[in-house]
Amino acid sequence: MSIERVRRRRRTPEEARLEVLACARARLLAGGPDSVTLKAVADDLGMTHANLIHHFGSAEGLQSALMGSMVADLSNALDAAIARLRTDEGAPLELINAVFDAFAEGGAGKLAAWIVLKGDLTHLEPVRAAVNGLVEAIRDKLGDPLTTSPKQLSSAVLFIALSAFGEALIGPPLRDMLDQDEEASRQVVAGLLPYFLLKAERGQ
Amino acid sequence: MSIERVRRRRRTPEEARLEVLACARARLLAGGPDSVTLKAVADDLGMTHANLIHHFGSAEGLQSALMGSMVADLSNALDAAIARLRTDEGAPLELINAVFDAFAEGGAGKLAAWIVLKGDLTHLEPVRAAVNGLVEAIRDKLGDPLTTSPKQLSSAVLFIALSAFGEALIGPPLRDMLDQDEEASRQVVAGLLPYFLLKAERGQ
DNA sequence: AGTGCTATCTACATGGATGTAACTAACAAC
DNA sequence: GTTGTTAGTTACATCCATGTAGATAGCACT
Repeated sequence: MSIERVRRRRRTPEEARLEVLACARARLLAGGPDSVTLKAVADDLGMTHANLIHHFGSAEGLQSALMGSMVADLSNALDAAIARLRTDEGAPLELINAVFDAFAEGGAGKLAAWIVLKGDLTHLEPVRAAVNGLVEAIRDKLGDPLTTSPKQLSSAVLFIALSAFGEALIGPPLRDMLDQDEEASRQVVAGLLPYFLLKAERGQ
Repeated sequence: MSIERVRRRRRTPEEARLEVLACARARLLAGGPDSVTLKAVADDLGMTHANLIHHFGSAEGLQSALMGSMVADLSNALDAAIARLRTDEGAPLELINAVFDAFAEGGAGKLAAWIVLKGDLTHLEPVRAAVNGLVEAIRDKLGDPLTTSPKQLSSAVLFIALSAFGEALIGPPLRDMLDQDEEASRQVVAGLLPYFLLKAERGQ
């Protein structure tokens, strides 16, 4: 019998980056930042850690690329939610669901947790545009120009985003403590949104 | 000149644990989990890493003790906020401020981020009692038995806690994106709370 | 087939974090 | 003082993640 040497698989650089980032993301979400190691990711994909360094330059390069990729996905998801809101007949609950979904899908909670713990807030920068797009979309769709000020609109988005981040980060255990089901967070936020936009008090 | 050998400082085990945990917490908040290392903490305190192992058993033991300490501080702060609410004339804004302060003081945002990323959700267990105490306090102080159901009360606390966690985790950069000042988050929540408690819709 | 590029591998080097064993010295109790 | 306990030290061992250098092989193109 001949010595069956394992045949190498040669990917294009794009293929390699995509596979690696997908695997790294899965590891991050499942086991935290410490589990996304050059060796661990490489083993998952059947390659060597040296190859990851070849593609990403360094371990830090991989982490940075992963953050960038996940942040991009998050802001794309938010943009998609905004687009849906602009075209469809967007009831408030629709909007809230879209935003919460955007946060839940790509693991935005753990992503934000990771970024904050690392201290690299610059990686969040792409979210800024998406968040401000959300402000404008709500203004155009839901806001009554006579009763809602720009400041109110942006604080409404602040409120939605805080809740969505909170839910993505720690929603499950917190809802368990309070005996609330999986839909509770978004229902609460959706229920409060109209009250918020209608409220026209002293310009806080 | 005599060789001035550095005189050892001998602490009681309690003193040592307190000093070490304070230092470890500072490192966690400033530099993230990777910066709370046996050697780093020991160097900060002028001792050796072997001594930390003597007191905490292992690196993991130190981390676990740190989590426990921070979670205890958080639930104590929540308990204090509840006590204040029960005695004082607790306007909603007072309550919200107390809760947000409780989350802000001990670095609850980064604590939660760390716990979630590590996956050790059991460490959050002491928070359960504090959170449920908050539900009862709100019921006794603010809830109208005729219009607010128990489910509503606990979802109100869910809403407050989600926002407070969100603010503690990612409030500063998010408020910066939306051009909102430091008080915005708690003002939004405080402003919405009355609407929430008064609302008596189909039992969601 | 032959050739060039480079994705991928092998093998090794390095540093840092953790852990262990034995010793040293501060402090309390007698 | 003497002594016992143990906080604290020194010195070493080990493991693992990262990084480097050179060799190998898949694939596109001629």
